[in-house]
Amino acid sequence: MVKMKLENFDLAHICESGQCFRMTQPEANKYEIIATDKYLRAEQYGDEVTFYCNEDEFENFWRHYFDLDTDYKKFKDAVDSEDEYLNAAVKLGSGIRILNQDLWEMIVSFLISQQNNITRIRKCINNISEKYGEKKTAEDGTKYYAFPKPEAFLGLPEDALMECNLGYRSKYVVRTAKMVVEGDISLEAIEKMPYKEAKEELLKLYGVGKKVADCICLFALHKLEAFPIDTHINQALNANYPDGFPFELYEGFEGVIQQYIFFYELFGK
DNA sequence: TGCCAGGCTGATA
DNA sequence: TATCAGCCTGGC
Repeated sequence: MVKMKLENFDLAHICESGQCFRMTQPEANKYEIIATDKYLRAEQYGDEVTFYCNEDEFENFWRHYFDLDTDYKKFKDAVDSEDEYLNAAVKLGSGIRILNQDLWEMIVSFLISQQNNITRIRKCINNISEKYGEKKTAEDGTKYYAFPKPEAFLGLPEDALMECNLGYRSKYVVRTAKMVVEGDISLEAIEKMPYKEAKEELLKLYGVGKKVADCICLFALHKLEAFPIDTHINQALNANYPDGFPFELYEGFEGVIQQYIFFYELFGK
């Protein structure tokens, strides 16, 4: 068990921010997170956070996963004091972090996310994990399913994942898995690329467009300069920044600002 | 019942 | 290069 005080860290906000579809809040202040093949329980009361894992696992995996070594105060302080909308967004979404998630898991998750809602995205991901992921048992005895590896989808008919309620997105996942396994695209290489190069490479994947590529860059590759523009963000920018959003003020961490805006659009009204 | 949800592909001009 | 229909499906 690892217990610590954390500033600018809020598991509830991270859970609701929609960047991680396998994080749930079964009851107040308690959370469960599955990332690739790992399982974690956590609790948060104010700034007191408890991670139910050993010190080694925390230091070697979860510290990085939750992006605990990044100073988010610096990002919040940089917000233009005269920008009322953005200040309100940052205030509401305080404690959001950009997680360091697995590249393959994010590719599939955001392929599934298109024209979809968060509740259904979670269900789809649970369905494919239960059907194609490895069954695991956590130290506390909890049974869970690891996120399926690309090899698990190899050889499937393109509509096979319709059974898991993916709908027309089934072929995107099956074909992308094939590209990855057969080496048409290298995830290891993408992990080493700068933002623009990585995005360009991701756009080669079937079903990955600009928005999905930016989400993958932000939530898996931690390219904080990626600024995914979806319908919510588009509406927010049009409504609040008719003369254009001042990207130049937030160079290098546009994606963090995007998350505050996204969260505010979903929960601030 | 009909519409829409964190877009993308492929056809068409 | 830009525009646009069509796409699975659950929830409201």
